[in-house]
Amino acid sequence: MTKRKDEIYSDKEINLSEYAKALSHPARIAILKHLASQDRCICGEIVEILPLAQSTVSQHLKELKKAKLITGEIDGPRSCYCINKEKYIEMMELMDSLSSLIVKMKSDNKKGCC
Amino acid sequence: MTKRKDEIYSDKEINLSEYAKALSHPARIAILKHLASQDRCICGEIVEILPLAQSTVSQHLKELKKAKLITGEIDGPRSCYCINKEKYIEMMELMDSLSSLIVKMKSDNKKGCC
DNA sequence: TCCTTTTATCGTATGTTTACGATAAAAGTC
DNA sequence: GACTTTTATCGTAAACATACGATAAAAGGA
Repeated sequence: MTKRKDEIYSDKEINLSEYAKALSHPARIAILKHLASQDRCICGEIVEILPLAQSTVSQHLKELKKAKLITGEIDGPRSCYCINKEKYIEMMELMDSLSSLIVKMKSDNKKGCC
Repeated sequence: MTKRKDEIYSDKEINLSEYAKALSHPARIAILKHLASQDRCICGEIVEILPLAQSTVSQHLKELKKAKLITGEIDGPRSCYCINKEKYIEMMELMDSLSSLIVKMKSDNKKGCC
């Protein structure tokens, strides 16, 4: 790459793309769903519900943490994770602002456009 | 990978992850925004607004088309693209259904959880 | 102190993504 | 038919993602 992304794209575009990347693997969506149903849970619990190695699950958790969609805290020998609701809401606002541009469009492109 | 994704994850999880992957690059978000503002446009127009090679833009358009978020039609020597509103709405419904699980959560995780 | 449990990180293999330039293909114009 | 315009595809290099097993590290219990 010859230019940095932040020279090319707006902050909003970059932020939304980073949130989207966090959701771009079904394992990470499954993790979010589980966390939503449990409020919080430890890594081992997620390892049990997914047919993935513990190291792989840990890697996915790291990705979600990097995107700030979850928080993680050490709790004795365990690690306790939960959803960062605020960031999740921020992501949805970015999604919705792109969405509103699209939903507002006049055209009714049922089959193609041109 | 030892198991196929569709043996592990639900259809909804896979669909949402595929839509999210399509949004996981800022260039593709910029393309969607441009298409939303123009209703339709040809590939060359997008090449002009992004500092990327024509072949790279074409590749991003292909990704968006693969995710069905845009449609493309040949129009003489040109290619005309526009947003597939229906699929976009489907994506937002999947986002919202994950979202509603999270927003409904009782806990107020301002700083961590455990 | 040693053992167990739990999780993160390392090393690594394999596959995917992203970028580019070069080229091919499709269609209109001269 | 030759030339131009426009776009897709090919080839390729570099970077990133995803999976695993092995290992390290942190903390509690015997």
